[in-house]
Amino acid sequence: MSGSSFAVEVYRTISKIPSGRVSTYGEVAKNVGKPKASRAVGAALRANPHATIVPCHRVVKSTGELGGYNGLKGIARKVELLEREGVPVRGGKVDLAKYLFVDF
DNA sequence: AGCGCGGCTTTTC
DNA sequence: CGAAAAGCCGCGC
Repeated sequence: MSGSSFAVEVYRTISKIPSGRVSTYGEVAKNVGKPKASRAVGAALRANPHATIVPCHRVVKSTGELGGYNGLKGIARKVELLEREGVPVRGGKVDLAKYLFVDF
């Protein structure tokens, strides 16, 4: 199912996240109209049919942790991408207080 | 402050 | 079509 309006909106929302900034699954879920679908967001990203056009690595958990990303193995890649765009990641977490983007 | 449990939605086999 | 897993979140102890 790579055509659900939900997934599409999720990808679109994430694509709006500017470089050097991050967002949370919960925030993205809210923006698509399902504030409790934070988990579904992860599931949709996991399928990620637009891995190249959707910066899914800019999406982290509400606690600031990166979450899973490719089963806890691609996290290292995710961290590098984030730091590379200007988002310092230490201990596998980011400073949501300064880099959290919710102003879609 | 750190750990544990249930709940909500979507995707996949 | 039915059931299980998933890149989670919030509240309670």
